[in-house]
Amino acid sequence: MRLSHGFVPTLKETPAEAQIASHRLMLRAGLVRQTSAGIYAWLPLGLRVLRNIERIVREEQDAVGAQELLMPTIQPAELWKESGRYEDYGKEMLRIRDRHDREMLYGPTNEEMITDLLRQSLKSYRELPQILYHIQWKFRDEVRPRFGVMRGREFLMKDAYSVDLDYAGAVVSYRKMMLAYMRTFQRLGLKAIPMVADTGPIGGDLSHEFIILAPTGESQVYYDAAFEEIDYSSGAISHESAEDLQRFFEQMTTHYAATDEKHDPNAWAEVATERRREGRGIEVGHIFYFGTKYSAPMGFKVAGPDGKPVAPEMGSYGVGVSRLVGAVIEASHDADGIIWPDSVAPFKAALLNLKRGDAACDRICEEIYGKLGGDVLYDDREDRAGVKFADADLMGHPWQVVVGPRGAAAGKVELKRRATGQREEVSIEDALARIA
RNA sequence: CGGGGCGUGGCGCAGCCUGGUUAGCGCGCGUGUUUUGGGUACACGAGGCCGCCGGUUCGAAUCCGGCCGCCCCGACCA
Repeated sequence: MRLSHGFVPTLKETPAEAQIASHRLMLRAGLVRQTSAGIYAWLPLGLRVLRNIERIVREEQDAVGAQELLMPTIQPAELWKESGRYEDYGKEMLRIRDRHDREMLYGPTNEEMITDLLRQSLKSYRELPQILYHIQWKFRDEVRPRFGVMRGREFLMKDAYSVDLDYAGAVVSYRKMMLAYMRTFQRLGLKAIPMVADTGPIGGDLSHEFIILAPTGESQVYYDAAFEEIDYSSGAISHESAEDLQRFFEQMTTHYAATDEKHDPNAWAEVATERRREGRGIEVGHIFYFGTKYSAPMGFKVAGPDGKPVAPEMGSYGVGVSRLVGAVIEASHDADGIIWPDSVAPFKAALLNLKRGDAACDRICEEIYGKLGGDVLYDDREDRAGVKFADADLMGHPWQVVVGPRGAAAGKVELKRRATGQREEVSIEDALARIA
């Protein structure tokens, strides 16, 4: 993208409404614009980041055998009346009537809908297990949206639903999702820790919140440093091996980890002092097993091995995709702007032409731009060098290729790594090789 | 949902208390000169029915009433 004709409205000053770093930076770097309280338009740069995160989430879901589908945002109220949640959900649910005065709603989640879809077609235990997911916009009419995209009313969420014949199967599905989540967050450059969450009336121990560490997180968290040594990368654990999954799950759940509301000082005291870690955390995912909470009331049954109908055991698994954009920034920024991890950056590099009109600068920039094309944001604006440096730092591309008349004459460019601030003078070929 | 605050060019703000004729400042934007590796300097210029509706008054950004929007603290949430 050529910045001179790109729609990337950066701001020098911070809009008054933005309180936290990620919100400020998303507005300043031209990623999003608010259109109503808690509702945002994703501008080109922000959308690229959102798509990158979505892609990683999708790849890791697929990797453990989940299947993608896409359910609508608008749902009929009847389904929610069947589960009893139409009344329970309260004002957070955005209720709508169509022209025929039919009661509809903008989905805040999809348990009812997926259950309806599944009950229509799944008739035998032999078709189980199933894990289905979709990445779709949700709406929850929060009383008080805040923190920009981190706590909006409209948000993009990946929600998956597992269906198993029995509890043992549900446990396996649950562990697969936990594995997919850890890999997802790792690829996003985040340190995520699963922390035990409330199971409410369901009971048991199959509910975890995934908390990522960021100085501006909303809750205080405590965990054992042993988490940092667990290897759950692809290859280390097979999602098809129940034994691997069990070993992984035990590793993830035996060490101490809790948010402040579930913090147990006695258990904490048993963690070796040098392994105790504390910090602030942001919830970016939640997985839980809910048994037959929806299958039973909604009449979702399959024939069991003995031919008798059984309500399947289910679970649901959410990742706040749009929230993650903010969360990544919270976890990775400095006074000058965003520092994108390579995996989610809108562009791999910014190409700064410090002197437009200088034959050598123009030629080198065009050559690099021609080779990197869509992966680079070419700052070809007629601005001063300082403006370009500041905007590049603000937008946070992992690399900056600085082409100035000084080096250009000798065929050299300067390569700067945003995360470390390190710069070095290299040849065009080296710069291209390093970035690609 | 309780408590507080704010709506004035694209952004950040002043003016309002103590109504008065061309509504101001910084940034940004346009043109020209200048500068040329970390938001350059100067000049000229464009851009606002002062959130909306109603009221008081000779006169309302300013006073009064209602409405809408947005933000902050708390309770609640992926």
